[in-house]
Amino acid sequence: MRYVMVQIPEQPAPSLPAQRSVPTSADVARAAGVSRATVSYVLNNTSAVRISEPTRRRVHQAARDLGYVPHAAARSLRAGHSRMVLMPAPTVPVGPLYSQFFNELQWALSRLDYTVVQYGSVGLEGDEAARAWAELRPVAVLVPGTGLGPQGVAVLKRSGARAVLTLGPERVEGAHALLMDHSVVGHRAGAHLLARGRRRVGVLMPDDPGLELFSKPRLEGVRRALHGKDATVTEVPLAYEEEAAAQLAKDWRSLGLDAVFAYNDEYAMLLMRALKDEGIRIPDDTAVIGADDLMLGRLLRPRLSTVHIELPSGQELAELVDRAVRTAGAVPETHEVLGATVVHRAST
Amino acid sequence: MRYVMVQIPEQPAPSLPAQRSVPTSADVARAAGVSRATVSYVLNNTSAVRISEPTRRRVHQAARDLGYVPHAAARSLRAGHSRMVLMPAPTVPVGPLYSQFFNELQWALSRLDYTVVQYGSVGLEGDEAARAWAELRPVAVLVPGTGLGPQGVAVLKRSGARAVLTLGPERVEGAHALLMDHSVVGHRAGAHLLARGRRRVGVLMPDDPGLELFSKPRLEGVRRALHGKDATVTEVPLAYEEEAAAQLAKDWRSLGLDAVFAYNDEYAMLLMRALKDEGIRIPDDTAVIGADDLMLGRLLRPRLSTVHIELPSGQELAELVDRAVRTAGAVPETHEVLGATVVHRAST
DNA sequence: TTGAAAGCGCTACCAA
DNA sequence: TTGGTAGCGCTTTCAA
Repeated sequence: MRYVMVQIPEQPAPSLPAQRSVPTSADVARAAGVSRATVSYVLNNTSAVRISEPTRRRVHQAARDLGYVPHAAARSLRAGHSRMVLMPAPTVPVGPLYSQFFNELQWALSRLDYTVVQYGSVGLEGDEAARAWAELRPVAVLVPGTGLGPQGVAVLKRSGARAVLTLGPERVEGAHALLMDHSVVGHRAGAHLLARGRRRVGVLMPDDPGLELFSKPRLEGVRRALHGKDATVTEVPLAYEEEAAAQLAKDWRSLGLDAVFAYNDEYAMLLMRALKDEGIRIPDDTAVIGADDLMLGRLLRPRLSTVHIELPSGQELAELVDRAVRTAGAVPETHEVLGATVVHRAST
Repeated sequence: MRYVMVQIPEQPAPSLPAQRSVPTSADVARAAGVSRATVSYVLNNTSAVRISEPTRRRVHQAARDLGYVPHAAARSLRAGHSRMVLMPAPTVPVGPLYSQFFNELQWALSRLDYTVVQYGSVGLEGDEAARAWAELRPVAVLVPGTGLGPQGVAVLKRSGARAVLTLGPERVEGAHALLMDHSVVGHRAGAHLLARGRRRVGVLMPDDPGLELFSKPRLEGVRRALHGKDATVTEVPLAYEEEAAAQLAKDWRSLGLDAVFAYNDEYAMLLMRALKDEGIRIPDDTAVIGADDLMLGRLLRPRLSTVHIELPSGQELAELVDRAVRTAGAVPETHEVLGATVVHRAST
């Protein structure tokens, strides 16, 4: 209870022409001396109707004078549909790779005449969130991560969404799936370490619970790569802090590892620094491989081997969304959209 | 003219219970055997009206059975206002600091019962963009960066936005300003280098034109700090690439600099690596200071001095937005929201 | 070439 | 306690 609600009487701005209320198409019609229908025809360039040039001019002039801006909600209410693609904001901290990908996607979708809206649904759980999204009546919903179940998909579809796509680790009944199987990242790393002759492999597990979405599958991938190969996989938890890394490095030799997959390049850097300070040689004593192929990996010494991750281009994804919208009702497709390749440098 | 619009006949999904069309409150009313008004009362818990418990139950049951989700656009059309806070997506690549800040803000605003929508307005210019935002009739608009002019502010206000806030380097007429003056970052860095006895200061200027928004003010801040101090400031352009840095390092001695403000920690890392490879000692030959206070700065050797940047908490900012909304019409406020302090480590 | 009017889904006023 | 209904701003027949 921090504020008291006070009704402020509308001050007519002395400089602006009396902005009593928001101008509507009716106001424009009145000002131009025509009907609302005509206003609509003119402003939307309706090709089915021919409006005389003088009238057009009067309407445009009036609209400009009044500062008229159409009301999107009213329009789509009337139309019965919108061109909004809703994308719930991811709840996990997300790196530069994803940000760039998202930006690209936005570009590509607006080129296809969609409006991209990122909706902050923090604090909503599962189907609750789906309901909130459905209230906006988007034509398509693109959901990153987990958190949308079959129920949620059904809610969205029943509320008119023509396409629901998930961007995550697994398929969801009824939705198109852009499968991002992070286990392949771990698998590539594991296979690489194996090929380099390593047998006792550690896997760094970030403490941040939000990252489990990625770290667990990556771990699983490493396990899969080493399964039946006379090699061991050891989970090594690590918080993203200097002291935690230093402590880990102190205990490092006792772990008896000859290689480590460091979750990503940033964790790799953290670990490498700590290991070096402890006098552990890389890659002789312990090989280190990261993931994400960030610039910083090239700047480390030894240069960091890493797993390069390839996401789909925004362009491709936008086309996929568009196709899904236009063929609504078709059987949901599944696409494997995460590519991973090892970039071998000096640390392994 | 890329696609032909084709009307796809609605395929009745064989598995789902005949989802002919999206259920409305009228459908719920019919199913429950009550009026639309009653449905509205029940589902909104309208306190001014008392509805009998059996009726409530019937309405809720019907709503659930039909999978009814209210139509946000219709609701706010009727209400004459929304609780949407619109935030255009920043067009420049943005670091982890900002992402976290944005997330926090989202949280805080939804706690105040606002709906935060990030709108991808890529490809729209100035007032054009403002018009697009205005179509959504947000109650508040929070615009990062430049790109909104007084005209745009006027458009937004005239279309009903009760608060327009900018988050950038300068005030805009009519809008509340959350001033992020990046020149203080440069100023702190410059003053620090000066205090450490450096006089020939280079300033790294990223090649990315999207970053000019930050790099120019930072440069200007350094200049201001060194003005009249018998010191020189040299602009040093650098692309974020290894080879560019290597080339720069080769020419480094000829620049005759004894210190450099590296724009941010990442550029600092890039440069430090190149300088070290060239045998230039840090800080003896050249002192290096970054900005952003990222973890990686602590991991470099020598540890990187940096300018820690303090952004307002999402909580504070959310309260500011809320206050602005509720006192719409009041004279716009200006807040200086960017704090900067030097973190002195070993590289200077 | 233009206008009148219906109606998209919803809520709130006024009656019953 | 419940229902009828007007009307938010817009587009789109159908008439004139």
